Amino acid sequence: MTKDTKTQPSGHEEAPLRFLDQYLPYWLSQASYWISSEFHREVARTGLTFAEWRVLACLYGSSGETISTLCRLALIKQSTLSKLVKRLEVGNLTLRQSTEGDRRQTLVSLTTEGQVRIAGLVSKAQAHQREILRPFGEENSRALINTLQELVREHERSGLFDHDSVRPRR
Amino acid sequence: MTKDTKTQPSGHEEAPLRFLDQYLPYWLSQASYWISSEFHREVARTGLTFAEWRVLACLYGSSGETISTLCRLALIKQSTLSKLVKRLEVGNLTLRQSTEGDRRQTLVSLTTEGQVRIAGLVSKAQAHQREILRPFGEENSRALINTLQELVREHERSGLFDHDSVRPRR
DNA sequence: ATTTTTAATATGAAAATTCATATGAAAATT
DNA sequence: AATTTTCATATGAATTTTCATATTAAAAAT
Repeated sequence: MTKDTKTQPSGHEEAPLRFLDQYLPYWLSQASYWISSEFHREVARTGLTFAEWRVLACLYGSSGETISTLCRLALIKQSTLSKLVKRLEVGNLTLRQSTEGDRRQTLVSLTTEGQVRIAGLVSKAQAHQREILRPFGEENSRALINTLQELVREHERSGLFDHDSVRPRR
Repeated sequence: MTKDTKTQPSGHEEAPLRFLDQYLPYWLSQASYWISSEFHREVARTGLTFAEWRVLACLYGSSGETISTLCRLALIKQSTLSKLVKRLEVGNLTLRQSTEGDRRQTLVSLTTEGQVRIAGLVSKAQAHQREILRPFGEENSRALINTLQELVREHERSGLFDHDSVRPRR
């Protein structure tokens, strides 16, 4: 933060070059955070929380998703999501049905009101993305998204979703 | 424009190309999430939470950071961070002093125990990153990090940190 | 066909986060 | 030099998230 725009360790400078400055996960979360933050304001204007927006966005254009699929898409833990969906349902934005095939599953989908409510935001989200990517040009933008997709494909599998196997402290 | 790289459909056929599939913030959060998830397990093994790891990593190699700087670095809200730091302090991992210059500020730094505790994880984090980036090669890896840094530089400013100006619902 | 194991979701109690605001200190204004 | 405004951090109450586990159903094993 204190140093100029240089990114290359270029040799033996004085600049302490923190561990973080070259740490990919750090920059991924920073980029993710700041980009989302901007849109966060747009979302808040509609009276939705950001997590709610995410879930609704995942349902947009879908005829219904199970709770566990939504967990992966929206990166929300199952127990959290169950409660969030309940709130959405109370607000009449989503609908809950069980599937025919597997009656353990819950299929969540948008109500008409939910669709209306979210459609405008989706357009704004797309416009926002065009705005963000404009300085990078078509080519680089595609490259960025592709790289991210590759990263995810590579690692999605290895990281089991809920960190259930991980023992927390105490 | 060939999309041989097309992503996993969520379960349905005819791949209707969901909004999400081309949405940069979605892929940023997915990439950030899965990459971090892997390391999450490593962190949990040491008895630290992920947020604690982040804060400690930010302090690593630093002689002390203010609460508000840590907020930006670790992407944690101020009130949350104040409490988290208190917990770290109780666990004797960090130290709290006030600065000479500005007595409003709190300078947080690692205790010796904290340094020891975090040093191993930092090495592992770096190894993990090399692992992640290996398939992409030097060139692409640098490009990715550079792009992310540019994104952040571009947007960090516009998104005020705490979403204080944003009115939540109800 | 039972029994056992695994899977999907829900839920209560505990923990962490968030909002709103308080406190104390520096900066700016008068 | 008071006074007002802004800034950095802390904190209580309310909300949300998490962990642990319950519940119900499918799948696998016996």
